[in-house]
Amino acid sequence: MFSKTCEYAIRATIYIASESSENKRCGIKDIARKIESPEPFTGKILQRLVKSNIINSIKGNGGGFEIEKSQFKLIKLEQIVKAIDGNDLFDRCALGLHDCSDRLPCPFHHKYKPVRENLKKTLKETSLQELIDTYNSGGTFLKL
Amino acid sequence: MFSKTCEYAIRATIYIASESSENKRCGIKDIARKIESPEPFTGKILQRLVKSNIINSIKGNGGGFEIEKSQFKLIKLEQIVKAIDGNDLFDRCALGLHDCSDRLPCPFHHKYKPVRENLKKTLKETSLQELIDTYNSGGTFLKL
DNA sequence: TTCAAACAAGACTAAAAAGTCTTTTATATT
DNA sequence: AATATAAAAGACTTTTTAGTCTTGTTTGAA
Repeated sequence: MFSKTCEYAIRATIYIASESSENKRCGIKDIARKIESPEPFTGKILQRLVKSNIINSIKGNGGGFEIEKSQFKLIKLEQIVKAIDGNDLFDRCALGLHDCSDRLPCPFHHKYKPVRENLKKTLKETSLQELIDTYNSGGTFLKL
Repeated sequence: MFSKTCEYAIRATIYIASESSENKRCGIKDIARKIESPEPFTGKILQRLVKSNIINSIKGNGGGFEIEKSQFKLIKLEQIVKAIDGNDLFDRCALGLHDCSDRLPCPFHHKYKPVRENLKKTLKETSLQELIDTYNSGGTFLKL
């Protein structure tokens, strides 16, 4: 479904938001440990999230990553997935045809479309706030 | 969603079934041309479909690939996807956690589950027969 | 102002997926 | 039996994704 890079990105974003909800910044080392991801690779992914304006980074002593609390409800899973994996999941034909559409459909198109719409809707409607709520209350987890 | 290998596999299976519905066998060259896939790679994929008992192969002069018409309704998209891509799409956690479950869920679990169930249901219920029906009648296409 | 903490950037390496090539095996036809 | 046709098998190459390493830049605090 998502690439591994995207999986790490989502887990990292949730952890950063969870820390930010307590007004704490977190560093790469801390994040990598908490979400059990390879540290240098996690750094790379965080850079991309910063460039996509999903998280903020503060350099230097006392720095780290954070997300403004006011953004929690506005940031949707959709944004993270698009920032890391691009639009393939949202618009690629299930059978790989370039011009598959309602007008010129592949044999699976009509059956696949509602599934994809369902997925898109879910990604569009799921906010970072919802994700951290269950995490902060200890009902969900981020470790392997 | 599916790997490119799996996309080719599904397209190839549909084409073979479509030919078989007219009692015609088809060879690798023919298949690769009709579904616009790389010929040697297509050969590899067909081998895997044969081993998974989804298609039959007949070696030698006059040989090729075919599917018994009686199988069209019994072969489901699910089988092809599992044969080529394995079970990841069916049971992997969206965030990559190993032990994600209803009891020990990741933060996205409860929202993702219905999406995945919807996908699984669709793959389980879509038969090769349905796929070739629209293709044979010219309403759907297999080319890029 | 120097030092250490922390992220940024880019080159590099490893592993997996995608794709190719060559040789072998099977079989129908002549 | 010889030949041509067609798939099987396995080694090989290329591309993409995943992951590492080194060097540079920023910044707060002693």
